[in-house]
Amino acid sequence: MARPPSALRGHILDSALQLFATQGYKGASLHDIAQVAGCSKASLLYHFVSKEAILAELLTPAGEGLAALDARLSGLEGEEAAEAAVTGFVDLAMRFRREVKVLFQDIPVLAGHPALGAVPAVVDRLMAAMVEGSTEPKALVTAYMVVGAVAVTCAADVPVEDDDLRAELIKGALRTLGRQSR
Amino acid sequence: MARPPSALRGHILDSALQLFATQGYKGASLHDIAQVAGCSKASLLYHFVSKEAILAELLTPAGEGLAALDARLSGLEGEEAAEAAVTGFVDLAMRFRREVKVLFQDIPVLAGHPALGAVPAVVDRLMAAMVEGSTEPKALVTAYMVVGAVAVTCAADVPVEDDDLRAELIKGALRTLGRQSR
DNA sequence: ACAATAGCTGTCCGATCGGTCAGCTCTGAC
DNA sequence: GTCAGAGCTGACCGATCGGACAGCTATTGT
Repeated sequence: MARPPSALRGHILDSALQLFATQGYKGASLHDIAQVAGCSKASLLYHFVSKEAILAELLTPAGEGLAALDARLSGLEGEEAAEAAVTGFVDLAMRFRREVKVLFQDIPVLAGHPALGAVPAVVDRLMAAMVEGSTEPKALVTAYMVVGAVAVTCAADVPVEDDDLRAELIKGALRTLGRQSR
Repeated sequence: MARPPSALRGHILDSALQLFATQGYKGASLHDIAQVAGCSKASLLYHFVSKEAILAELLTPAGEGLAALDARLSGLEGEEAAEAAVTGFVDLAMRFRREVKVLFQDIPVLAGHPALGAVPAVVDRLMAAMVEGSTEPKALVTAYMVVGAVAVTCAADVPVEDDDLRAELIKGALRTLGRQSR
């Protein structure tokens, strides 16, 4: 039969993401991943140098998306920055729902990854953009709330259509920040 | 020297909670816990029948607190129920911040526990109380947001005094739900 | 003085973990 | 036809996991 460059590699990533999201990084063994992917454990380590490498490659797109959002925000100020931060973060979390689920499950494992090392700083700047305008120090709490609300709701299996979920998240987030949505 | 009924047992629980919150349940080995507690691994299994038993005992108070909140809410309706749900949940999350952190790290491990089996149903009723009054189906999303916002913010290390954090959480949560705090 | 017992530990165990390696199979180039 | 190499695997490895168990120590009741 024909031999494509390797369809298995993609299946491995899919299987790993699914298992990491449901069982956590430590909870999903290479054996489990191989079983779901329909190949041998040794095959995983042929395509990836280690288990951590699978995780890193899995989370890289989300990390890049976050970095891109950060860059996009750097040119904005005030009301405009806050709104862009909210909508941008909601869109990002919607796009990477399963990745967000993984992030929650094994935070310490992810802290040291080169692909994700910048995440905390970027999230800090995201929150700063959200509270842009309000000078009171306690506004930081509402920014935490928005990040948590969006992340958890996206990671959860809310019985709502994606478009409705997105709209509701943005509306709710802006309301949390004390801003009325346009 | 004097022999109190067992001060070590408490130290073990403290150490385990600390490690579970930072490393996750699977990430914290019995060896690690024993090291932090300053005793042998075998000693852990003298005081507790298994590693899972430590986790169960650790999370039981939080589970009971949630059940108590559920009972307290059952007699309320409308605006009163919504406000009580928000303040009650915020207080609960503030009281059990480290436990919430653990919850996020290894959700699948906790799902089957007898001490916590009722948690999903209780949280569902909590969210129902929060959206009490608003009939639109999408209000469920905002309830998810509030739960996520409060949980994540409590679990995080926000540089804000506890009293201020509590007040800000309640205010933000009510604003998220579209209600103005009194 | 002497059992009895609670508290605690060193040591061992089978299972499972992530990872290595020699080698098999099949394809495409020549 | 044959050779090189990509894709994949079974078998194996040391480390570590949660847990079992016999036994040590020191207090307590009598």
